[in-house]
Amino acid sequence: MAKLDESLLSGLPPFSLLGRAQIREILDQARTQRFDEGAQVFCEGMDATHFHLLLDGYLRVVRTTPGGDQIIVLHISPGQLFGIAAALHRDTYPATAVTAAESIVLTWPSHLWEGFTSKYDGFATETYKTLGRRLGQIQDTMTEIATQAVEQRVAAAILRMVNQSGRKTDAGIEVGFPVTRQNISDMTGTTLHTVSRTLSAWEKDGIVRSTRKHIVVTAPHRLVQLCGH
DNA sequence: TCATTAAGTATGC
DNA sequence: GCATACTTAATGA
Repeated sequence: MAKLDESLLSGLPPFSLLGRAQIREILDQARTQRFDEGAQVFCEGMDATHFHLLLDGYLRVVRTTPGGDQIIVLHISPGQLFGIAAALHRDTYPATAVTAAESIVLTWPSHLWEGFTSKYDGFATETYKTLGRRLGQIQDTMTEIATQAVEQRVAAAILRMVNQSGRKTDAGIEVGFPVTRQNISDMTGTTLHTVSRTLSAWEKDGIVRSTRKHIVVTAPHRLVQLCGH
């Protein structure tokens, strides 16, 4: 594989304070991997041998309940570190990471983590910020599931995806990776049938337009109204 | 209000 | 043409 350019990392928060030489150093210790849509980068319970950064694509972080159904905990966007709770404390991964779209991932052995946090300025603090944001987001979702009606939860989930990955189209703003009704039900604690009915109703109301695995939000303000924030 | 069952259509490799 | 994605109606907790 060809050498990666320093510019790939230079803009990203964990590395923003670093010079070219340091970024070169970090890149030279990384392995690059491409994953097809739907592939697992690591699996819940596996030995946490590596930590990762998503260069391109999108990931779902998934936990499987004892009952066997899966819930989508959060999504990872390009430029974000993941599989890092492992590098901090745990010896196994607490969740499974599945690619939502074809993805490029940088990977480092976990034993480098200590050195990264002590050696590279800003790396540790930015990582804590990321973890804090994710924890906050998970808590928001938990609160929604406990207190909000299904329609509001689905609205919030779609808004979250759009905020994280939205791309403009002529019709509106589109979720930047493939999503199924089933995926949305796994984020909101409902069934794919209810999600399907909800989206159909919104489509009639002109709030969204959707085709298989693609959702375009045509009236974002109305979705915001629906979830009541 | 929503899950479940069931029975269908649409879509894309 | 088959698996997967999606839709809709009916029923009942």
